[in-house]
Amino acid sequence: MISLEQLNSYPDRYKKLLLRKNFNLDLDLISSFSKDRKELITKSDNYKQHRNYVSKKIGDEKRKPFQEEIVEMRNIGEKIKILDNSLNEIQENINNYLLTIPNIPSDDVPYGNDDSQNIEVKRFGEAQIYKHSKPHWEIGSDLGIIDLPAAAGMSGSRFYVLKGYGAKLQRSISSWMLDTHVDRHGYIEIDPPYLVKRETMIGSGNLPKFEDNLYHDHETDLWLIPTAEVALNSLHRNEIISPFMLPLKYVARTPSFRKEHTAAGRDVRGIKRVHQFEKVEMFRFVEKDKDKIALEEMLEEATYLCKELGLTYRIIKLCTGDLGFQSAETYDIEVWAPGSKEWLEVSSISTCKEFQSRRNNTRYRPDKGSGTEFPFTLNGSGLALPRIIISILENGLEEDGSISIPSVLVKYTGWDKIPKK
RNA sequence: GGAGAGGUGGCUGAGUGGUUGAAAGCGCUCCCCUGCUAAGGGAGUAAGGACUAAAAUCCUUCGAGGGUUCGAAUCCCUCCCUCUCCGCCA
Repeated sequence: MISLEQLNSYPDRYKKLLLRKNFNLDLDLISSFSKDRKELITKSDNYKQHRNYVSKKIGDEKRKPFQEEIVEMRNIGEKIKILDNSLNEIQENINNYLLTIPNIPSDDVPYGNDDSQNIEVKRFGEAQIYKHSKPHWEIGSDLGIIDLPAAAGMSGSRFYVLKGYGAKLQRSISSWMLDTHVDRHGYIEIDPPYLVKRETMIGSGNLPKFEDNLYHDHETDLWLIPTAEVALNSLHRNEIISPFMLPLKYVARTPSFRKEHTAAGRDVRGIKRVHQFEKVEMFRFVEKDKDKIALEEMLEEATYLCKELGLTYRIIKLCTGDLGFQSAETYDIEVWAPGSKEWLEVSSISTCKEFQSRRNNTRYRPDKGSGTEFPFTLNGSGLALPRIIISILENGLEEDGSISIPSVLVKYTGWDKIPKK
């Protein structure tokens, strides 16, 4: 969320910056809201001051109120109630509008309208296709490790069942990733709830704008997380983090639940785009303006995993028009899948600056005795499991039909090959 | 799901209608004193908001939301959460 104060101080600047993200800021709306809000506050506060004064006087003088005081105070009470009701309404309107405004892009994000203007900043390895390459849905079915028909039977399309070597592979990969983030990168492992409250979804920026993509239980108003980012972001909701505690680095492995309505008909085969998938997510709270280095570090941490797995990958810097709602700057990491013959996004690493902490009312105290600031938050997948599985299967496919498993995983799987059936 | 207890400032913990935004203790900050051993004294120490150049000042907030009252942390209602016991259950 962008602060109303900032918006009022630099309206034209925000208008311009938000246009880059294809958002047309309604400045008239904001200024009229702000004006009404201030007027109501001033009026209401004046009445309250008077009421407090009279009440206190009665108390100080240890007497019963005079009849005319009672009449006057009742009258004022009514006025205050009316003013406060209007104020609440305005406040809610302002807030509702502010919640729909996307984060503004960082200065060094390339300008562009859509994903065609994203920039590939780095490529590692070569995108090759072999004669024996096959898409993962064929491999998975041949080896009996991915059972799509069974998943469709019990849950419908866009679900997957992993069996035997497949299930163990997924479990091994997430364990390895978690261990790496904890041991090599210094993250604290978190195992959060997968169902969260509405406020939590608002805090991360998933609500109110992206309700369409979320699973929701109406009875309890609980929402299934579309990523662990949502939960990790709320770890310090309504809290003032003590001095010298930052940076805080969290990592969690959770399922991610997404309706994928907007992708209807796309990527329906296999396990590339599904309603429920495993993901390891990194999340950091850092001091104000200290997100730059953190972002680069997280990019390194995620690509390290790709490298260790022996995968070909490329790093994409998103242009302004393709940035996510809450993001100020984003790198995507895509791995090559020779059987599907495409690049698969396995990670998206973003700084949200103070956008989320403001929504969540998460603050920190930079120093003992100093005022509060909003920390900057960053999130990044590290990494999304199904697409990593796809890439491992399609890259590891041998001519004889077996799969070679990256050596870093053997400690977890207990085997270095998925044998041909 | 049933019965009971409770939710107060960074923490502990007072406070059942009127100088209580909140005693006291701890912690923390600054100052003073003292050179001898985790000593003493003093001052300060909530977050938001309105106004302001800044300050002063004012408003709000004692789990959340309503209500009663001239006036509520204190009374009433609803909800949420925590703890104990019972029931049920992985």
